[in-house]
Amino acid sequence: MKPRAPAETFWPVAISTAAGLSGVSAKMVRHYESLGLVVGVSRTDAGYRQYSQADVRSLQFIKRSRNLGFSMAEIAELVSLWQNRSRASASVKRIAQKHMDDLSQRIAAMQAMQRTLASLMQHCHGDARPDCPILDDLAGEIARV
Amino acid sequence: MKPRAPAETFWPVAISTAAGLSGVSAKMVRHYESLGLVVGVSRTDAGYRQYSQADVRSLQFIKRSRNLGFSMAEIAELVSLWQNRSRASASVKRIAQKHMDDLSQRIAAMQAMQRTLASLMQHCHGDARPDCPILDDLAGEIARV
DNA sequence: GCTTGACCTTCCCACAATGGCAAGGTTCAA
DNA sequence: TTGAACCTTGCCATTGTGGGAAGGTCAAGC
Repeated sequence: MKPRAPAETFWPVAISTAAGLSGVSAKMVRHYESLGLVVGVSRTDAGYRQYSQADVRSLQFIKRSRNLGFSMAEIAELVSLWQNRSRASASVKRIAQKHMDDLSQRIAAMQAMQRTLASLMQHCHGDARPDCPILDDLAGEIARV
Repeated sequence: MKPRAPAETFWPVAISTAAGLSGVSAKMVRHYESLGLVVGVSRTDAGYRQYSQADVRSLQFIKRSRNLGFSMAEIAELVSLWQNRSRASASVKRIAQKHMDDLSQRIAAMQAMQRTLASLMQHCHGDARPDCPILDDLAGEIARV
């Protein structure tokens, strides 16, 4: 987030400015457009993309959603709901809840890995000697201590 | 893990049997070989891979390592240490510790997402009405409650 | 012996999200 | 006019896994 917005910004802006204002790389800005997450971006006669304030807000929306870990598919849904004034907030909440559950599951899986790793590491001397309970366990040698 | 080992297994075995015994798909067995994680697998005259018990144990080692979340690069190191009788257990422990730290970091990031999501969801009615604090927040409207 | 089905081989493509690079066009200021 | 800085599209790489095609092999049944 280096390129802070100047005191006054003249609209529309080029892709690098839109990228700077949204915290999304120019590369990703184009990618999101190719995914249909940002539509209707206008072009100059030379084919340069021109971003309106609304476009930049869309990019910021995507950026914040990414920061919360939503997948591109989920963000596509969220953007769609965002732009649909007759949405039901339940639809949004359902997506958020599913993502929460997903995070819980992934966190639990990683914590289980950590527990196993911790108990293995506990018994490993971690010195110059070759014998290592971690390797023994990975090798399936059920040499329980 | 459907294909349990029959009471007696005749060695060497074909790839699908090695896959079944290790819990790795045949596809991945070939992939691991291409990565150099499993070396020296013999072939029949017709070019079919033949897996010895030691080969299958290597695959099981990789599988268990994957289950603990190690990356392929880390597994390559672990396999190398496993097969090096003059290794120092400290080398193994260092890799495990690095992975633990990595997991901690990823878990913390996901938990932070969960916290934010939870606070947003708390204020969302989740009914048929369109107003939704989740979308408001993603849109950058700092409508704090 | 021949067919059939199950297996094996290699090779290419796809995913998600991101970065990098290359070849070429545009803009603007010196 | 030239050069820097920007823009364009397009391709490749990543990580780990799966899918599928095109073709070879093998064993069992007839």
